Amino acid sequence: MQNKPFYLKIALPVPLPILFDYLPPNNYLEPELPLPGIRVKVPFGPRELIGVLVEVGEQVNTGQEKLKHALEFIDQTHCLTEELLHLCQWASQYYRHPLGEVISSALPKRYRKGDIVQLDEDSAWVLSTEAKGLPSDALKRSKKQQLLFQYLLKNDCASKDDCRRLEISSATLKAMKTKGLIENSHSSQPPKDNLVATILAEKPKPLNAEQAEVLEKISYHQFQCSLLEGVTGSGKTEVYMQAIARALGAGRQALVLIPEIGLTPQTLKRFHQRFQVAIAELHSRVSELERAKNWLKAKEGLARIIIGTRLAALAPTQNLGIIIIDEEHDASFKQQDGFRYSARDLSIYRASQAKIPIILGSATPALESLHNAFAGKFQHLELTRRAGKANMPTMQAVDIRNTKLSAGLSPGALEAIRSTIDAGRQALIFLNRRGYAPLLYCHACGWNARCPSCEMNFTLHQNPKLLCCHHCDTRRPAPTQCPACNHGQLSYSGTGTEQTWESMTTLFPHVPIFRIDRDTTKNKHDLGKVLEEINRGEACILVGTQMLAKGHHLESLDLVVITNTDQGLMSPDFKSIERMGQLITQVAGRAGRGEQRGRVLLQSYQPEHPGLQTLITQGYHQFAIRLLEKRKQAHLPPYSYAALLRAESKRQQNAIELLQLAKRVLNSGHRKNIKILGPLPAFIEKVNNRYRYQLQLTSLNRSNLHHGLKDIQEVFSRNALSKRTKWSLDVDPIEY
DNA sequence: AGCACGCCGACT
DNA sequence: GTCGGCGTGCTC
Repeated sequence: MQNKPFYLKIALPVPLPILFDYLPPNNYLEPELPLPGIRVKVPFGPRELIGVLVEVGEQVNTGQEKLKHALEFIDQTHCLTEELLHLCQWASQYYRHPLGEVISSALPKRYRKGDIVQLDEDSAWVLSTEAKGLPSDALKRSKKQQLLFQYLLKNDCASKDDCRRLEISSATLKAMKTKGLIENSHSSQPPKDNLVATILAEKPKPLNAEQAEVLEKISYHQFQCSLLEGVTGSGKTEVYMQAIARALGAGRQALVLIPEIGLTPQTLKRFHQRFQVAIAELHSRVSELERAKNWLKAKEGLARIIIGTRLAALAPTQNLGIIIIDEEHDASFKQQDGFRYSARDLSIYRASQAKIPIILGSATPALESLHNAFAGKFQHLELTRRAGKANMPTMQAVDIRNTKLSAGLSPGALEAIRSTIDAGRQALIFLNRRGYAPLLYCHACGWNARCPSCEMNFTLHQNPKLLCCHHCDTRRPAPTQCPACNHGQLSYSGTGTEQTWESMTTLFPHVPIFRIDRDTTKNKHDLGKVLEEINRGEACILVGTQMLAKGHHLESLDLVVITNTDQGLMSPDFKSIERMGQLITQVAGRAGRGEQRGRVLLQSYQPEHPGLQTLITQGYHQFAIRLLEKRKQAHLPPYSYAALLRAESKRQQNAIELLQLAKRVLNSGHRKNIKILGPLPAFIEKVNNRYRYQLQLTSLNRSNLHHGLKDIQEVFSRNALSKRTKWSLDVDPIEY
C-alpha cells in the first residue's frame, strides 16, 4: 500500500483548459501508483466520462470537499504512450487548445468510448491437406485462385496483408474455402527478421542520379527535416519507399501522411506491392473498429508502416524510424475546426523529439517550408527531372480581354482542344466552379438569386434544375420567371463545369466528355471508374475542378486549359496567390506525363501580372521566391507569426464586441509587439444566418503572440459574452 | 461540450 | 394552469 495519499490529474474531453483532480477508485489497493497514459472512468457532474490520467500528484488545486473518487481504471498498461502524451501536451500548448480535447482527438472513437480493443489472433490462410496433393496447375481456370494456390505452395501461409497485396478478394477466399482448398490457421505469423528480403515484396526501382543523391542525404540516426522539392513525375514516391525500407531494415516503423485526396487505392497499392510488412491504414474511410485495431497494431509495433491522412499524425508507435509527409503544402494537413493543428508541423516536432528523419515532399512547397529550407532549418533536396521520357509541359497565358468566350473558352483554347482531339489525345478544361452558372438574375428589374441565410449568390444547377448555395446546404427549385417583377425570362452569367460540359457535347458531338466534380463523383468508386475509363487512352475531353488537380496519373493528357486563372489574384487573403500558383502547377503537372510534351493554356484578363508571368516563364520555385520577397517586405508569415481569433453569432454585434474585447485585452496588457487587424468580417460574412468576424494577429516574436493569446483566453474564461458567442483560436492559420 | 436549473410566453 | 424556449452556471 502507498504510504502517502495521491491524486489523479485527469484530462477529460471537455473544452476547459484544466486537468481535473480525483481520488483513486475506492477498491484501488495496488502497491504501485497508476501509470500516466491509462484511461480512467470518472463521475463528472451528473454524468460519467472517460478521461486519461496525465499525472499522479500529491497536491490538489481545488477544495478537498469537491474531490470525488474515480470509478475505475480501464487499462492495465498505458493507452497513450509516453511519447504521444507528451506530443499532445505540446500541441495543447502550441495550439492553445484544451488537453482533454487534444487527447480525445488522438484516440479512435472506440477508445474514447472506453472499449477494450483486442486484436484477433492474426488469422492466416493455409492449404488443406487435400489441396496440398493437387498438381500445381490444378486451378488454372480461375486466375486469382490459381495465384493464391501457387503462393501457398511456395509459402506456408498467407496473411490478410499478403492476400491484399496479391489482390485476392474475400469472394475468392470464400469460394476456395467452400471447396475445401484452404482453411484458417490460427498459428501466429512467424516472427519476421529485418532482412531486406523479408521486407520487400518486389525489387526497388533503379534510381536516377538525382534520386540516388537525395536518398544518400537522408540520415537516420538523428533529427533531420528535409524538404524534398521535386517536380511532378520526378519520382518522389520511389525516394520515400527506399528511405522507408532503410528505416524498416533497422527494425523501426515508418509513418506516412498523405493528403485526403491523394489517399487513393492506387497509392496504397504501391506500398502493398513494395513491402511485405504489416501496413496499418488510418483515415476516415476505415471503419471505427478497423481503425481502433490498426491504431493498436501501430502502438504495439506490429504494423511496420502506418499510412494515413492528417489524423494519423497522432498515431502511437513503438519505435518510429522515419516520417514522410507527401504533398506537404496541401491544405488538408491543417484541421479547420475544433483542435486546429497542422499535421505537418506536429510531425516535425514529433520527429525532433524522436530524433528521427522527416521528409516533406512536394512539387510546390509551402512558402513556410521553402523559407525554412533557405534559412537552413530544413535540408533542401531537389529533383528537377521527370522520370522516363516525359518532359515538363509548356505554359502560356492567353489574353482574354476583348475576347468573345464561348462556354468560358477563348477561340484559341477551343482550337487547341480541337487539334488535341484530332491528334487522338486528351484535353482537360480546368475550372474551379461547380454547377451551371454562378449567377441567376433578371434582366428586366435587376433581381438576383441570393441565399437568404448567407447573402451570397445562389449557383444555378441545371440537372436537376436547382438553386444551390455553395456555402450552406440550402437548395431550392430554380424559378422560371422573375419572383420580383414577374418578367418571363431569367438570365444567367458566368460558367460552371455543368455548362462547360454541355457546350463541349454540342461542339464535339462524337467525342466522349467527362465531367469530374463533387456532383458527378458522389461516392469514392465513381472517380476510380472514370479515371480507369480515361486511362484506356482514347481521345476525350475532361471538364473538372480541383478534384482532378492532384496526384492522378493521366497518361494520354496533352492539353490543360485553365479558364479562370485570375480567381486567385483578386482575393483579399494574402495566401490565395500562393495557393493559385500551387494549383496551376499541380494541374499543369497532369499534362504530358506520357512521351508527348504537354501544353498548358492559362486564360487571364491580366496576363501581364508579374506573379503569373514569373510562374509561367520561370516556374513555381522562382514564383515562390518572388512571393517570399513580398511577404518579407510586408512582415507577413513566414516572416512573422500569425494567429486568427474567429467569432460567429446570429447577432452580428456579439461577434464584433467579443473581438473588440480581445483587442482591448491585448492593448491594455504589455503585449506591445502584436499587430492587430480587425475586427473584420470574414471572407464570407454570413453563413447559415450566422455572422462571422475575425481578428488577425501578427507578431515578430512568437512568444509574445503566444502570451497575448493566453491573456485573451484568460479574460474570455471569466466573461459572459464569450459563452454566448462561438469563438475559436487558429494558430498559424492557412486561410484568412 | 453537456446537463440542470430557472425564469418568461402561448398552448392542450 | 403546464410545456418548452434558451440564457446562465458548473463540472475535480
